Amino acid sequence: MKPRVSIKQVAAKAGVSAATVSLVLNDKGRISEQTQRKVRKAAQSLGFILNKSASRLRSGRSLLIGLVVNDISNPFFAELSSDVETIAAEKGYLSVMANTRDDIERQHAVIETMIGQGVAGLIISAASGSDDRSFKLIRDHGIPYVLCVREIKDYAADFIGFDNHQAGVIAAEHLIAQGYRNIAFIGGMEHNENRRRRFEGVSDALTRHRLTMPESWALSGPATREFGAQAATALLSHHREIEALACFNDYVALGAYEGINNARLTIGRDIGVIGFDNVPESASWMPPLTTVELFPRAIGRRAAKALLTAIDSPDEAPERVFLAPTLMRRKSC
Amino acid sequence: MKPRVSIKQVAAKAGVSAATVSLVLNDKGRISEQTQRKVRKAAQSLGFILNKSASRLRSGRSLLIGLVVNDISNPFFAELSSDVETIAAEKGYLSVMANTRDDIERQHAVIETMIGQGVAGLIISAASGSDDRSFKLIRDHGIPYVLCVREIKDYAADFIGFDNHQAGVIAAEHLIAQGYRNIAFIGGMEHNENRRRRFEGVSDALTRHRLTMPESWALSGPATREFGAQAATALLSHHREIEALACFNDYVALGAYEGINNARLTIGRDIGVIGFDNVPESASWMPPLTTVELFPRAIGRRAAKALLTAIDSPDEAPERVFLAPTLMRRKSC
DNA sequence: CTGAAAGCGCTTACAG
DNA sequence: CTGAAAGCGCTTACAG
Repeated sequence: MKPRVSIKQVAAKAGVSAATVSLVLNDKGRISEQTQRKVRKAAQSLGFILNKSASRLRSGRSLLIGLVVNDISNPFFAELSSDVETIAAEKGYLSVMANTRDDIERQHAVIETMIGQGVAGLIISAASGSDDRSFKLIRDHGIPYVLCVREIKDYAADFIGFDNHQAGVIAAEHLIAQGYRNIAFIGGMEHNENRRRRFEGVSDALTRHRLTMPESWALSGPATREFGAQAATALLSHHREIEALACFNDYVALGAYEGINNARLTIGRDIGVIGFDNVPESASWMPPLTTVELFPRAIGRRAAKALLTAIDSPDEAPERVFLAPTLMRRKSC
Repeated sequence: MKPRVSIKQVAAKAGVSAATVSLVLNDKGRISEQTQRKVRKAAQSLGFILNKSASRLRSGRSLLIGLVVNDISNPFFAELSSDVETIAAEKGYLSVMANTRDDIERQHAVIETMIGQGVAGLIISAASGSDDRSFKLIRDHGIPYVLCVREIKDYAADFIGFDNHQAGVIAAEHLIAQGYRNIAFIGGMEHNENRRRRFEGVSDALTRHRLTMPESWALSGPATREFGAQAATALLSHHREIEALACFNDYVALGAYEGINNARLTIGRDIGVIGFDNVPESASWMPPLTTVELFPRAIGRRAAKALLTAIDSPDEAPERVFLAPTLMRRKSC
């Protein structure tokens, strides 16, 4: 194993002091062009990589940001994280990502680990049922954080999410405009704030048109394809009068497709389906899914920017940002 | 901002020395039960979190592992990373993930950053066209790494991937057994090793059955839905005799569905389609896709274990592991 | 079983 | 424009 190369060997090779090397590498102080060249050349030729642990320890500054999500294997978060990463990288930050699997204990552990690793800030899509414990921990360590996607009662941090109520209204208004009257809602856990808002949006639009949805037509459950299939099947076998299914997200809608096909009904003709998210594949399903588009990349971008701002100016008042959803008209209703 | 709490305040509060606190927190040395309790209580009550930068700097050991992937927004890698993360977490490691977007320069930068952050090891799905430069950098720093998914000529590291040749054989044998004779292959970049192997597997199976595929029936291109649609359309308009499409992955197959539908042919009856991967949604497409299942989670798990082993025993000979693919029979052929 | 002391690789006032 | 020196928060051999 070769000896680690530190700032000292670079200094020796360049014939300057360690302090000068540090100054050059951080573009600080006024170092002459000539010395800079010598130092950079020496660093290059030795394959020197700055030890960030030492740098962080000494300066108290860090170029690490943590992204904590509740489901890393959901493409929605994959897209979101991809944009966080891009924005962060532009400013020289490395983003580290961890998955809580929607488990509060794991979330707490993950946050603690990240603080220990010295993150400069955190972006968090909170696990369901998060209380203030983890966030207090972050605040106590003086670390800025921004919440995203899942709104929780925390007015100390920025929040970047969607206008879910508006999304619900858009979905319902579209179904109503297409002539559907008997509309059901499936998917999403009952205590999920996003589900609650979407559902309320749908209800409000219905009310505005003097329509109602019987309670038994709203089936809450996991936001999965499996649940969508199951819920659609159950609903269609008991309530033949249902004309359209508003589904908590596109995967639930895809499951609903299965249930509808099994009931030998034709999607878009016998029964309408609408989703939320607009995952890329939904354009290729048969029939292509009409859905309310949400923008994970935009969330990722806004959240990253908000965090970088919070890191640079810790005293700005937190803001709550709700991105507008958009209707993506296709063939399922 | 509250004063940072360090091992010293914990020591003061517990009435012991900093050394003792360190020993307790790391479960080292023989510290009396009583002292341990005092220390832990003090740490707890002060909300102490060990500064990993300092610990890493001093001990040279780190509990960080880096995962470098070429496309973070591909669900395949989302699943893979999810399992890496789980295995790593079991041993107390935090995994950090970064995306190279299949760009060698970015890959180099990302690896350099990760080394600077002090990772204990790296898991890498290499960007296309990777040369040895980045890997040499890793080796020079004495850091263990394992390669996955994309095989490259590097015999210094473990490799965990799929048996792509076998996957190709399975796909072709299935198509042939179903009575298809005129088989085309679409998708995947020409220089992509996985594509080359899958294609060879298909060719070999064909040859074994005294069949051939004209060169013009093999269309290489991005592994995307868009390309799949485009390739299927092109192929079907020029070569009506084609009976089945072997697609580089499920997304390409989904695109092929579109092309086939546009050509007013019926998938599974007029023309067969087979994919690779078995992404979760492919079961719900119309018709459900027959595909060769690969196992990203298994790759993630094996790679993480291999890396942890390499970290603990740096001198073991590297191994190359090829996981077996499996046929998932559905309705598309 | 526990403490005093050295040192990991940086950064940063300070002096010149 | 550059260097000498202190110190960030830990860990660890050594002594007792």
